[in-house]
Amino acid sequence: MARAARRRDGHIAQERMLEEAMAAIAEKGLASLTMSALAERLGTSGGHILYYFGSKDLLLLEAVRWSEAALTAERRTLLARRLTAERKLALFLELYLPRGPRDARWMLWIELWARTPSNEPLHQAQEEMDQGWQDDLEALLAKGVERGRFAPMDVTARACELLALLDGLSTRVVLGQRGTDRRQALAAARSAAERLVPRAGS
Amino acid sequence: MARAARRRDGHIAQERMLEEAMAAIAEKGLASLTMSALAERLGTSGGHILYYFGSKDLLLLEAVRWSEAALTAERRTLLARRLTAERKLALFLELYLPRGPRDARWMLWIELWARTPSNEPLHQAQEEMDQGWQDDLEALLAKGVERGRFAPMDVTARACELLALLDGLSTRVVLGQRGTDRRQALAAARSAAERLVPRAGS
Amino acid sequence: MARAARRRDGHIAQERMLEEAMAAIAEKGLASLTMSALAERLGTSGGHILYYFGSKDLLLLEAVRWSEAALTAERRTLLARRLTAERKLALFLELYLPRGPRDARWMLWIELWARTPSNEPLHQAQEEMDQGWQDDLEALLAKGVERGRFAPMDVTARACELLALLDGLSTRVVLGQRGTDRRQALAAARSAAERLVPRAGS
Amino acid sequence: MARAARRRDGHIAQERMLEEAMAAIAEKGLASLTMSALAERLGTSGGHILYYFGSKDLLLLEAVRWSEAALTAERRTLLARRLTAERKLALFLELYLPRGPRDARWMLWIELWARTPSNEPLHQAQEEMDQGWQDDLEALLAKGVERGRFAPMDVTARACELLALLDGLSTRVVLGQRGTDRRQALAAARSAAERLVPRAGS
DNA sequence: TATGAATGAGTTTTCATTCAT
DNA sequence: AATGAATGAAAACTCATTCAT
Repeated sequence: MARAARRRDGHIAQERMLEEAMAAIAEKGLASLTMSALAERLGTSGGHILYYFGSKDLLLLEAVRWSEAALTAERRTLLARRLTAERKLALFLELYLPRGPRDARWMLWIELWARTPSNEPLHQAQEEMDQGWQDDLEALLAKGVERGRFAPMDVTARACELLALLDGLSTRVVLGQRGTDRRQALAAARSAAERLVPRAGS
Repeated sequence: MARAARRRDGHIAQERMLEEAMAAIAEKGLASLTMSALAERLGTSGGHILYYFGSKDLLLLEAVRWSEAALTAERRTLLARRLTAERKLALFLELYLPRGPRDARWMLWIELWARTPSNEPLHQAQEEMDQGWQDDLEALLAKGVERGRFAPMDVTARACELLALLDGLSTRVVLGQRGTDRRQALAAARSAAERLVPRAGS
Repeated sequence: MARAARRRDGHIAQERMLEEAMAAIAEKGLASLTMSALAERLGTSGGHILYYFGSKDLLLLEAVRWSEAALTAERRTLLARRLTAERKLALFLELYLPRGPRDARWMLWIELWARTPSNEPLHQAQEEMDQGWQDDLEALLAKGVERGRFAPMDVTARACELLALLDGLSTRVVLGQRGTDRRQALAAARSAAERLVPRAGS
Repeated sequence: MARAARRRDGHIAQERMLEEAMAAIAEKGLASLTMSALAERLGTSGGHILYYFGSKDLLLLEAVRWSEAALTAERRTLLARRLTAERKLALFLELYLPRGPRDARWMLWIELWARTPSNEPLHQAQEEMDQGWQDDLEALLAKGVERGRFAPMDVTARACELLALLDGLSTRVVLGQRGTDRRQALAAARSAAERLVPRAGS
């Protein structure tokens, strides 16, 4: 029991670390996320974080996975809901786009893009997560076609285009470019989605 | 005269530095671009580079501007050519997308995205350059509409969508994601462009 | 009773720890002997080892003593045997020299030499053990003289010289220098011993 | 000129570093020779030492070579002198043995023995230096035989035995064992040398 | 202009040790 | 008796930047 409790504490601690790491990255960027700065935020020691994660790289990798895990669950829930394909697609867009400027998940992603070419495990993780979004979007579109909501299409190509568009819009929102905020990005995404994925019979 | 010559040499040297910096970033990433490594590539001393650029941040900023300048010129030339709007748009897409994986210009951009939030001058520069592409694409589209090649549209919105899409595709190509290469990205860009920017009368 | 049993277990455990510590040092050197690495080898926790030994230094000290204890016993046995002095001396040489390259006992000694100047307890222990060898060798030689096997000599000086020679040869064997192996070292030791400790009447 | 001067300064600095490193090792042992401690002794920064030597390991290696270089020169000089072989051998012993307890060169050697098994460049260096002493001692003995000063012998074997003996005695002197000081060690070395390397006709 | 020696703050990482359970 | 989470003080090493020449 005591053991389990401690273990659980450990897990809680681990999650708190990831959470705080994400917050710190969102606030100041990955470059200035030092182990000791993070330790201070957590009221613990740098050694302790390494004790859990082994290295900074591994901590990063865990943070990415953890940050994506919650969203993956939401995405799965969304796909399972009884909604029209159009509605699902709209919700998908909302789910994908950042909540606002400096959205922690997206800040992390952007930092990661820069590290991906020289960090194979990271690259791997990224591919997997990307594939998850791609697969689910394809499934969503395919079902829409099947149900006669969308006109027949090359779902793989359309999904790829849509996701690329969403990535581009997300970057803008997160980096606060040209005042593109979430609302505008969402509008752009919807408008583009309607053109890229036309409804059946339109 | 000797002084002027040296000045000119200086300029040449400065450009060589930027060129070499870009190449180094493309090869190994910004993280491993150290002043002394760059100095060695150039056969000079770290102190000398700083002598010209003042700081690493400023060197970076110059590299970005320099990398973009050539392309801006090409873009202007393209816009001035006597071509149909459709053709121009197609060439615009080709110009925007990376030449291939690890394209130096794009590697730099991606590294920069991560630094933009904490580096105001960089942010500024980025906005300006983005605006350049946006303005020119809007002009291209507007002319196409005016000439009756494209159906009437909200050019600002369409340009924004197209550029976001291109950014997303570029990221994929540069980072070698899911085996998206330039050819595939170009195809995707064209296909999406046709949907986002329909021809007149279609 | 249960307590006593556990005590005994404790002792057994303690010995296993020392044994494993020696093995680890022989394999990878003292520098890479970390408490947790040792703990893992033993299937226990780092805290537990410290619980027994108090500190790493003390563990080391115990390891040295333990490693020497067995040999001391063998040495005593050897001295007590009914053999000619020449034979005893030959066996003494065999006992002293390392079994082969990376001989655990000798690896430990060599590592310790480097720590001896800054670690008084260690220094003390070393002196005692050295004295043990010196005393017994002196006794062996004295008896040989007494029995008329060896020519009269300054036993202290000869013992000192012999032990110094053996130390030097041992170092070579353990560190694998110039391909000096146990067999060669033994031959050298014997040849030198015959010169340093001439037989009576020769 | 300025350049040469600076270079020369650099060299001086480098040598001062090695000298100070040796002194520090002699005083407190290699274990407590930290880069920053050494930097403080030198009134410079840790970064600067690394700037010269690249890494702590390399600094160590340089220190060893530097420490041995002076002695090698002395040894060569000795061999070239017009002296009887007996006299040369006596001087050889004096040269080899440590000047006193905590003799810097020997402290370094002893520390190195412990690091040699896991540090190939160090091992290499050690073998070379050992070979130097062995070769020269063999030459010395061979010449003594040739000149009829020493009785015929297996010079390689005798040299090896003598050097092993000297190593063992040196360890004792440096570590201050059983109060063996340089004088006593020298006496022991001489006495053993006479037995191991008998004069011709004796 | 150009150099490169010198700096030193800052980084990750390691590890013996403590202590609540 | 035993655990292992937590600590935190080092450690080696990096690198942009400065500055005398």
